[in-house]
Amino acid sequence: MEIFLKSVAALNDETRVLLLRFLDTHGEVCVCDLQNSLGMIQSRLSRHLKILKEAGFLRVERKGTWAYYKIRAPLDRFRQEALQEIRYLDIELPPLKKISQTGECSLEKGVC
Amino acid sequence: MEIFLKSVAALNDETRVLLLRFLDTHGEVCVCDLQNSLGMIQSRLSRHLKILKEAGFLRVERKGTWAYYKIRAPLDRFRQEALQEIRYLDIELPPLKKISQTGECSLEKGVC
DNA sequence: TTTATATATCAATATATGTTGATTTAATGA
DNA sequence: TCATTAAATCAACATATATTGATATATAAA
Repeated sequence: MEIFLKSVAALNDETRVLLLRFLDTHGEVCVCDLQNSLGMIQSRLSRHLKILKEAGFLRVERKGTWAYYKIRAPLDRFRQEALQEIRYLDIELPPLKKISQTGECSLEKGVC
Repeated sequence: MEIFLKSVAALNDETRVLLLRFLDTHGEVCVCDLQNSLGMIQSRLSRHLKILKEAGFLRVERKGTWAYYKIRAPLDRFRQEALQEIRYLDIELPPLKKISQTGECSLEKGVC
């Protein structure tokens, strides 16, 4: 019951559904790129990413100071079905704006 | 997004998961029998049954003063998968205590 | 070691949701 | 019509969850 409810609770938020869809579309993305692409503040993203990770939907890989999140593979049947459902949703998906690893701009400077 | 979140929100509660499992196991059950079987007060059941119904999981059929609830059929793919997941859960399921239609006892008298 | 940057966590607040008891609505039968 | 019973809804309260800004942690570079 606990694990099932944890998965369901993780899905029960518009922000997290958007995050799943975004990561499903763009693959591995770091938090700062999510900030830049989705226009959300860092603490908000960090919270939701943690919830999705602990519910078994996401994986993190650290590269230096960056934390790259992606959809966990393989997903179990129910989570896979949920993800499929999310693929069908009519969501206005913002484009990915990569600022990491380019060195051309930064969050601090606000340039990109 | 709205419809998906409504389904997910409906699943995001231990009481409602138990109700789905109970109705999946016992078929059509009226509110008073749910009260008696699950030891829940009527307003609580009514609230959760309404949420499950409006999320597309349940159907009601009225017979006189009784309201019989059952799992809606057919369910769409995602809801079907959710139900299947709920079937796997290790839940202590109380037995069905039918007081409706027998006339032998009533909620008021508290006998059964 | 100091500084800068990315991310995680915390504290305060606002909003949403669940529970309960009381009231209302609806159907049945005397 | 009046009384009875089942179910739905409402009001008050408690609990959970989301958002934000501030702070802490960690890595990398000067």
